[in-house]
Amino acid sequence: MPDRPSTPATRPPPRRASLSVDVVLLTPLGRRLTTLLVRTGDPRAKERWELPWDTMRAEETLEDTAARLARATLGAGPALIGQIGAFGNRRRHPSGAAVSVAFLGLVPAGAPAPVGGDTAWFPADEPPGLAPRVRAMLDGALAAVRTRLDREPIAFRLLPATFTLSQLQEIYEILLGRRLHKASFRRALHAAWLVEPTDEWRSEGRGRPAQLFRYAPRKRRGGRRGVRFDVLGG
Amino acid sequence: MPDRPSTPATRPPPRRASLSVDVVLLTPLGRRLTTLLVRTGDPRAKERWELPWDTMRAEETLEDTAARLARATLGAGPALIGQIGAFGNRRRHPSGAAVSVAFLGLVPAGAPAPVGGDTAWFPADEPPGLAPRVRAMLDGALAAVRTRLDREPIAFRLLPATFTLSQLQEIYEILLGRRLHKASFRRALHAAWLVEPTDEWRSEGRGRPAQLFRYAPRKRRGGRRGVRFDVLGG
DNA sequence: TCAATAGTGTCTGTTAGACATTATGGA
DNA sequence: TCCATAATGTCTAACAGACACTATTGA
Repeated sequence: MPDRPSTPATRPPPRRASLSVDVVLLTPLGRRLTTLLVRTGDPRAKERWELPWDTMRAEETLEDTAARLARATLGAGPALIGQIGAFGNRRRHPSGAAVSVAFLGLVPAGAPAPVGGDTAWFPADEPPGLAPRVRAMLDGALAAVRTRLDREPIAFRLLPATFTLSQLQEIYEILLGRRLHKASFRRALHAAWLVEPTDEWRSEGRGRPAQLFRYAPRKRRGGRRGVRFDVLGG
Repeated sequence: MPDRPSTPATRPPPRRASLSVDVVLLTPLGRRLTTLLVRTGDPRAKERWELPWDTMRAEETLEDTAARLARATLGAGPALIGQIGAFGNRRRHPSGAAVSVAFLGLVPAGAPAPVGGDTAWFPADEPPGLAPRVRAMLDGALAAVRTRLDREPIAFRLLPATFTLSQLQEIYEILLGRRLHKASFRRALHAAWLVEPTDEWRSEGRGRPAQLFRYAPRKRRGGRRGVRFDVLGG
């Protein structure tokens, strides 16, 4: 599928725009979440990075623009999870846009690294120099991932098609930022009918090989329980 | 504080704009959530309604614009809860804007009704004729309220400063769309240390008078429990 | 007095968290 | 063999949901 000649990685110096669309692409690497950043085209700023962004084209929706951006950046389109929000504070954006709309995309671990000279994955919680609004969009994406984690099956979008339960638990631990109890994790997973075992096993290093599972949601769990005033005091 | 002469209720016919800011104001009325709508200025459309909206002014942030809109619409500023998101699909908006950013504001029950001839509260789940994008923003606001209900103390923003526990439970039931168990609700509320009793009592109709409480969060609940894969299969 | 609503005590099934144990491979 | 990891069984404290009961007012 032919795309425009100028990819985000080699975009020309900043132009004026009233509204930009930015995508935050996340993938796990080791025990960290990493995000894809592009070196700023502006030669005046040294070692300045930004999110892949573009402006809307005629007849395009916001989602169209974000999907096109993700495709142009990573080749095959990653799973676009949704919109983070609009960022229109006084913090600057490389495009000069008054307002930027950020989207979140999740890339499975082990996907082909698209790293050219101007594109690289950085730890999402310790990004390099970013314009203030870009930093706000990245932080918003991380918050959105954690918020939606217990409501949508987004952890599975960060894993390959088959995975071990330890891998799945590690993803949850990365996203939640805390360790989970193995037995409880597997018990809750079993009760939710979200995965099914394959007949493959994988041996990594020393210990006993782990069975591979695939994401296969069967049904939603029975009745809701009552109101939990969990973090409500925040 | 002087405001612009043309309030949203009497705004001139639609002008072209590239980006609009809309506010969804919600308040409980009876056992329903209601939203504030403004009659469309466009004389061609008969009985067409829209959300209060405006465009950003120079040096204004998105939040500034939303707060100004809420103030101009309701007098004293209601509690603006946050942004719903950007809506830039092909669905039309009264402003003709390519993209609209929606904000959510919660108005305590019993607040002065600002109803002029061109402004009225409508049941949020059965609005009158709305442009498609406006309908999408309203639906997004309702979804956001339910999503954030167990994470943020938004139920209290729909109540006056003092309230009975039955009122509070009714708000939760309206927002969740289901009935709650009285004893469990109060037990969870007590454990969360979110309200404190006043020494006032209120008698409404027949039964025993109810004690009035006020919102007074003390601390957050102790340890989190593990992962709950609640609605995760969705 | 009855009806209606507020508020509380207690029982039970479920579950999160902890601990222990077995299983299975590599060094 | 020892060690590391996978996977599972069991116990306990906490909690949601249900029921029953008392308390207090107006009709």
